[in-house]
Amino acid sequence: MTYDISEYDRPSVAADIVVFTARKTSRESYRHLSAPELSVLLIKRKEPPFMDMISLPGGFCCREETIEETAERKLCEKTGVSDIPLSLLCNLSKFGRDPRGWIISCCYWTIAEYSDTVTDKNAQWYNVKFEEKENHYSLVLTDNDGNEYRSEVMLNNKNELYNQYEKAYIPKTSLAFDHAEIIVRALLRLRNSLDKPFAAFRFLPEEFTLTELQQIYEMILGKKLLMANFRRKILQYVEETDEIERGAGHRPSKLYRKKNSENDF
Amino acid sequence: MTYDISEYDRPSVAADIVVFTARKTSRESYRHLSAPELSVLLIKRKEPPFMDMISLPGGFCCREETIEETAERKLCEKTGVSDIPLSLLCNLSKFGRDPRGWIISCCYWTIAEYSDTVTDKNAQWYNVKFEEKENHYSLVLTDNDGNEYRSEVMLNNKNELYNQYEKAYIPKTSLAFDHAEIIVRALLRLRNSLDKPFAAFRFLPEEFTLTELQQIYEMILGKKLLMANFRRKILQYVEETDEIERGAGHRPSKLYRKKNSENDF
DNA sequence: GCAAAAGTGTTAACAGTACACCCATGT
DNA sequence: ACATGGGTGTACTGTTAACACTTTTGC
Repeated sequence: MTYDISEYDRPSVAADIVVFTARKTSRESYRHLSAPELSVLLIKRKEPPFMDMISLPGGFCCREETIEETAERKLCEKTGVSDIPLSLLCNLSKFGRDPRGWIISCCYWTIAEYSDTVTDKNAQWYNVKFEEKENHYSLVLTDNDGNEYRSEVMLNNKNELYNQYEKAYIPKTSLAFDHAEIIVRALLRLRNSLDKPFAAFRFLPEEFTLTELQQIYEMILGKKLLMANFRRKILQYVEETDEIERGAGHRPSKLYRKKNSENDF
Repeated sequence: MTYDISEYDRPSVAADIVVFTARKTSRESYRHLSAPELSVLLIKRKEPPFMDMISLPGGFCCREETIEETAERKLCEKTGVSDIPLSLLCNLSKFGRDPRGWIISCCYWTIAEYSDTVTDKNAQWYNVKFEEKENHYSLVLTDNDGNEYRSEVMLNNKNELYNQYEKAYIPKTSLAFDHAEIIVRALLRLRNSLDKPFAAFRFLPEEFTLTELQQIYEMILGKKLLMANFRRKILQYVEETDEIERGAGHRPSKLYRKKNSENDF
């Protein structure tokens, strides 16, 4: 009964990464604040399968690296971003999910502070609109030219996510493979991570105003929060700096930084 | 740049499963309740590598199944237990973790109601003693004959778990491969899952007393809870039945069942 | 001055903690 | 009767939610 690894068929193993960031919209006037918009990093595919469709960044694993290291390296190649912690999201392994053959995807998610330094010319940040409908999730991605990519992802009776059109090699979503499903899973995970503010911090620079932090929460939860209550709740996790943010047509605000704690993420 | 899956080296992919259960200890007297003990399902290996050591149940993936299906099937083969939801725990993929070659492990964890029907003669429930020390975790497993298997698992500075002896093919823990590390990760996950009682329910039959449920909490958290407070907190998740449990030398207790809710796990 | 956002204070409802007390049972 | 666990009440404390109010700025 000894397992001889050469005897059996083996899958290719890929790592796919969902990277979120927050991009500021332009200000309405000198008075108004700009709201951040949730964005996700996607690649326009330039090779088959799913040529010219958008997909998550990722790549195939090799024995010199762990899966996480492959994911980190691929992410760095596309965006120049490194040294950010990845969290495991799910493994997708249904045969047929990739027309090239038996390919398992290990999916990770993370948050990066926004910067324009996307180093791959086919990579780009897409704005995310996400809504929970009666019996499915609706996902709308918008590129920098305003093109919209819509996907619907449904829940089955086991409360697992599946792609409505999973039997087809070419999905009716606007994303390659089962990547719409992966993004929806990541969005749900992101929402659930907000009971502690450690994920929210990662959208922002070292120093930030409490309003900026609150806007991150509002962006992810899709609803307004009351300032007074938000401040009280969050104060235990942050500390004041000596800095002040000026320049808007209203009272300037103190800058805060996250308090050191043993267990950030 | 098209990926030809035959061109690259591919790993073997295995699924390993951490199954927890609660076994009742014998009663001290007719008056006393019996406390449950946390146990985990392990297999005595009868083939190399790590012959005669204990290891998690698991098996290799094939293209006819998803990884989760492989895990469910293997679990059913060893224990007869089926239809229990598995949760993804981690992927371990460091080259060298398995002396047979490049083998990735996708690790899942779950909870089963206790029964003696372990169908594989080398499979057995092991009692778990788990302690957080200064800079590592200490794990002691005890088999039905009272033999103890001790392992120490450490934390590195990135707050990830790693095996103290990871460079050696034959670990100095009493478990095969990196399975001590996997069990520790599952124990931590189990502890963190208790803010809602859905995991705790799965240790118990359909109908249970609130004291039994509280004992599950105490078993996992490793500390006593106050009955009055526990009852108040848990009441929102359970409903009374008409049944009563009798037979002990004290006031009989009502049986409860979990309340139906949309999102159990 | 004014609009916008920064920031504080107050209240009531609610949840969590600790502890005291009574109830029902098998031997 | 009595030890043991089942079960309730209560007083205290901390957290959350809603809303009213004051402060500070750029134009």
